[in-house]
Amino acid sequence: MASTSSTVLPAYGRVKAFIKKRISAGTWKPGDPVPSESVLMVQFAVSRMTVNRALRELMGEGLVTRVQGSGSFVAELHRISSTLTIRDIHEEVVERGHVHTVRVLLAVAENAGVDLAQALGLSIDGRVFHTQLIHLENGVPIQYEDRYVNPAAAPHYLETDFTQITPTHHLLEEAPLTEASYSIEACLPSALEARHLEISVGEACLVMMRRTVSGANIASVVRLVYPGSRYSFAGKFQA
Amino acid sequence: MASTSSTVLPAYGRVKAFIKKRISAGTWKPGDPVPSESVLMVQFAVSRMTVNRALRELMGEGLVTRVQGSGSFVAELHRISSTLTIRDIHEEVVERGHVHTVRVLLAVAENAGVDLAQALGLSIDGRVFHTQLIHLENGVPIQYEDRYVNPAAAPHYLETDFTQITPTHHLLEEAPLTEASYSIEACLPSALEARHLEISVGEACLVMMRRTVSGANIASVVRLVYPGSRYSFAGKFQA
DNA sequence: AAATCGTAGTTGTCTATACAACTTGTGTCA
DNA sequence: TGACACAAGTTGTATAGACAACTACGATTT
Repeated sequence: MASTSSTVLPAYGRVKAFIKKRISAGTWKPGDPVPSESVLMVQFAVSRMTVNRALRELMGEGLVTRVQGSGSFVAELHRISSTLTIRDIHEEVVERGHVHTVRVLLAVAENAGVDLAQALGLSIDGRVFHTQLIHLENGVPIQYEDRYVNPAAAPHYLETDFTQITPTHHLLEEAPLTEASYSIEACLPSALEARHLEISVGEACLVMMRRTVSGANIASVVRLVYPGSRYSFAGKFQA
Repeated sequence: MASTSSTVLPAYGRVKAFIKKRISAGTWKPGDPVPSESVLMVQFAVSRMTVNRALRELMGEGLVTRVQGSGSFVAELHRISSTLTIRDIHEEVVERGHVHTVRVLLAVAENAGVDLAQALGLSIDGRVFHTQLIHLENGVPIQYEDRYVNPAAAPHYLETDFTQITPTHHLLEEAPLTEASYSIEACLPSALEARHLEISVGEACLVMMRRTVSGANIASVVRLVYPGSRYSFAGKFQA
């Protein structure tokens, strides 16, 4: 990451760059040993702490494996890890220079069914907030958001004006995030979803299911439906 | 990450845990200042380097923002970042305890069209390797793989027995990865893809497009089609 | 041959100190 | 009032040294 700077690299950066170069050039293959801290220390005429930082950061980046007592090795790179960032859709749209608007279809408190109560960790059949929104980019629907919120995690959820503040944004402020899990799949929209998204029922959609945890509470369970023709997740990986 | 250990945490880990706890409990909100290194140093009776490491790692985890000359602050967490790991499908299937098999539909060298030559950074209309495979899990098709490979990056690509070694695996060994970009979208399969995947043309599919770079070469461009009913990408985020 | 021990080498952590680079606010001077 | 200089506080980097924890390997003993 620091390899593009025009200014001189700090010492630990030079050590990192040296190692990265050899790994990405294939000079050192996965499983090969990386020179020990003491060797690099002499080679670069720096202190051991500096070399240690370089190697520790490379381990954090997944390029190197370190084994106490044994040594450092080029990591087996049979996986491509990339950071998938899930952002507030409002920001995302605005950043593209477009206009983000919202249609509120539903915003109520209702009795959770048994299944839902369980999914949110509520007492049997407790109350739950339920919202359904359509997010539009320049007037075109790009996301159908069907969300259940645990009142214990965000008691003022329903007071929000969702045309001004997205549920995601409100929740991140109200209920600090401690954990989230998601899955992305493809499927066809329901008739209702298709109508609201202004697409045909035969058009493939990306569906993201997400469950967020805040402290001891399961804060929210949400289903996001994106028309396949109007949205994709993209990302990048750099060694 | 180290917060689950049963053994005592190292000093920098204790400092991290202290700060993480206050962030995830909402005691410190986004934008709030985090105590300075010198304050934490006194509070925990550790050296500044130790506190520095704690804060530096928290910054790496995206929980804290640091500004030289100013201070450390709780990061604005309006995005949920999670590492999406793209793995070799062979490993993935085997790890589920299932059997992975491959049908080779095509494995040839051909003349690249102008568009493709440009996409791979080849001289106009050079040669290119082209493979089409079906990956099956316990006999059920789960991925259609249509791949173009730059001969300059992996000259021995076609000599591989793709029923034994996946293209991904071969390429990771042959052409060390320096960069990759991908996009995930939903769409309907072509008639050909549907037939090979043994699904109807009306079934939504996840499609991943991926472009990998190795050193100076664009190594490979691949289109992966997954039946929506048989595959999803899942991930997790932890503060 | 098998089990044990010891030692050299490696990484993990921590300290106390130092200087550099940057930010922010305050006070001075024009 | 505005521009500038300065000082205090903060983070960024780097050092030399120390001890702990662990691994791998050879030598010794059983």
